[in-house]
Amino acid sequence: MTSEPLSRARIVATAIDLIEREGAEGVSMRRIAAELGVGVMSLYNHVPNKSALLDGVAEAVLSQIEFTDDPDAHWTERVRMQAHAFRAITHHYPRSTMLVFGRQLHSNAGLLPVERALATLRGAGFDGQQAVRMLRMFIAYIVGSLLREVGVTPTFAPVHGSMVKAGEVDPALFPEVSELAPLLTACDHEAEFAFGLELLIEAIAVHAKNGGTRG
Amino acid sequence: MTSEPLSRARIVATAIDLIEREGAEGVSMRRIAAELGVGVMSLYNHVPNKSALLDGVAEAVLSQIEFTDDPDAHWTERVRMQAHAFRAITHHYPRSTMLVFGRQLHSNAGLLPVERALATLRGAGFDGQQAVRMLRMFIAYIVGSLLREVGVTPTFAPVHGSMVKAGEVDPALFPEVSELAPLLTACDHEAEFAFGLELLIEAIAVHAKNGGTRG
DNA sequence: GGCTGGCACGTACGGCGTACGTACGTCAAT
DNA sequence: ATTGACGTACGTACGCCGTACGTGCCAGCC
Repeated sequence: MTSEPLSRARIVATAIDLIEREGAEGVSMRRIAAELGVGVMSLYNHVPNKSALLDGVAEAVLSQIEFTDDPDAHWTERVRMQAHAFRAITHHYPRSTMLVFGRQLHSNAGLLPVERALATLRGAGFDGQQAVRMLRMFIAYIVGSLLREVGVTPTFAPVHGSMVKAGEVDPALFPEVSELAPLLTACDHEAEFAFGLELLIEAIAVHAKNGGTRG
Repeated sequence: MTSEPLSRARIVATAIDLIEREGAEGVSMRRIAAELGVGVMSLYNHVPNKSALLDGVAEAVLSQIEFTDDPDAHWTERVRMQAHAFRAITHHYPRSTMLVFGRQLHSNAGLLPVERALATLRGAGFDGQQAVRMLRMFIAYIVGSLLREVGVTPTFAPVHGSMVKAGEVDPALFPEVSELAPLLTACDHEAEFAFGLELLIEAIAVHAKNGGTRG
């Protein structure tokens, strides 16, 4: 039946599929094996343990980021594109992404985005120290944003009411939250992401002019 | 022996203690019960299930943020202080914090920081929509930063080499990463956090002048 | 043909969350 | 004082989990 032979790649792919379909908590070696029509222990011929398998998931997700970098574009535009490319992959694999954020990488899979970003920033005139700082800041913002976007739907719950459900907050204790409840519950993720990104780019563009570039 | 009676608060406190000592993965109902010198099922008289217990942990951690707000200070200074207060708690409970970031709140425990921040921002002259956007951006940056800071030491490993261990990166494939490896591996978290925070504050201060405030 | 090495598989162990039944203390109504 | 209801602590048991270990099969090489 299962013509294709078992392999690490097939196992990882199945794991990703399972995670996206049923959530990170639902993934288990037994479930994956069943999905592949295979005995549980057969997996261990290709993967040392579950943790390594999840590392593989992270690696696979990260390596699928599609950069369409335009070397001729202004560096601000290139930063924008890289940020959105990163965001796109997390929307393609939302639940796997959460997993990626929760564990640190032990492979070089995450290095390509870093390389690209550093090259872009140094091309903008920042020195090494500055570029690294800027990169860290961008990553922090992007990861934080995506954590909110994706975390808001841990079970893909249609109602994302979170805690500030209308009328459930005491206006005496939390006047601002209470008043702004409609704005807090509604969120155009795309717009919010872009807003912060632009602010960040503006902010560092000032620094680029003030001494980052030398020409 | 255990004079004090079992209670939700005691269970949550023990869970936090356990998480900080042995990591989030090491926490289990059985371990908590053993820690308390109590049968496993006794816990269920005070907590409906493990997930709710972890919600309690998140709530407890969040509610321990110490705000020392100064109403007379400039709003930029107040934002700074709130951000650092948030950061402080995550350093006090690093492993529990990771847990907080990984699950969304179902209680009002996280509302006080939000209320404070919104009040500060609106005091700066931003309207509701703007304040909410700014807040979201700050939270994204702060959470992203702290995720990096804390995630770097999941086992409190003394070596935090991560992936860019010196000489382990191919300079031909990743020239920037390779060249900047020393800067990438070393990280003064405090300084990096402050750097990005200042940049963000500067950025929104410009917007405040441009139309946020009306006086 | 026989040997060797890799792969699929079954069994088994210890640990997990928790449903369920039980025993015991306290307190209210009788 | 007796009884009954109730809350709490506890033990047992079930169905999951990750995975150590041993067994059998089959391909490729001598």
